[in-house]
Amino acid sequence: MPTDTALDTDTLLTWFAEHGRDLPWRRPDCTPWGVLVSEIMLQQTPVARVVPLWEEWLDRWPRPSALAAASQGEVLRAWGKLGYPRRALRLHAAAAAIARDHDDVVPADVDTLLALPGIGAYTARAVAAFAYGRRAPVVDTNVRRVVARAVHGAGDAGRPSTTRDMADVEALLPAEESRAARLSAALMELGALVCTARGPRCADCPVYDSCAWQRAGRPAYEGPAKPVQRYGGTDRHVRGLLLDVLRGTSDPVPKERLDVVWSRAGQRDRCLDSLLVDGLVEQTADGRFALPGEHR
DNA sequence: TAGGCGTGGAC
DNA sequence: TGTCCAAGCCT
Repeated sequence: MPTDTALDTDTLLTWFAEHGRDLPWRRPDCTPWGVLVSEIMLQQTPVARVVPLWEEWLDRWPRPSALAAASQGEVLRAWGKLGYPRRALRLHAAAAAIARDHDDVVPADVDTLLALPGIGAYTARAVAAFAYGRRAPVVDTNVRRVVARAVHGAGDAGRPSTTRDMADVEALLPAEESRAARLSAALMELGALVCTARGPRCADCPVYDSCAWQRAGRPAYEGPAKPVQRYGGTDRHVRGLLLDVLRGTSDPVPKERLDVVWSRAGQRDRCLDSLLVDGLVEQTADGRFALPGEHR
């Protein structure tokens, strides 16, 4: 007789059909392009902050070629304070590649998606699954946590290993394509709504009865401590302050306008240099600074 | 592969 | 307040 119970994926699918959120990029009329934009925006960013910006972007740039026709500066300004603005530049570049090389149609093939800028192991499979109904292991932080608990009986996921993590999820996926795609969404949704990092709501969990973490008595996480991400006073902080100045003006600004945002000159200059290197800022012929692509 | 890369809300 | 966290990617 079996010593453990396989995760009840049928029940999870039923729960998702009833309790999954009605997010705009999940609606039947959403295009693959809409799904791709949502996935990039959602990287390390909460759903609530993405929704309004996603609506704005899809209205303004309904196809990859439309975004590709915009300047980098326009795109960065439209990205606003969503965070990690290099994502906007990479999405812009991906849109140009899709328009040029793929007839303005977002690819459905994982390897083709992986070749595009800003699209990694997670996003490529998320687009294949959610935009095209493909069977692909979609592994994000939610899924890693759900698998760690419900399958392995651990308190949380350890350090990521793309190969091992995808194999874990692959083993859970049903054979049928669209069903597998829905299970991937359901695993993520369970992690986002129920099997959360802090304060998991096990009493509301659809797979409580087949959860290995429950059977193990809900042991605490025992792996290596996760590194703390500081922000205040870091280069990321200063880069954010510098970019905020440039987003707020239509004309190039002299360096003095940037110098006032941070008192430590060495760090300030290093950050401005790194923004230039990253292509997030450009210098005009007369030495002023601006978002890229608008003042050549 | 470990660390850099924005931002703001929740507790 | 400070800490943790949020659908990762790139080097």
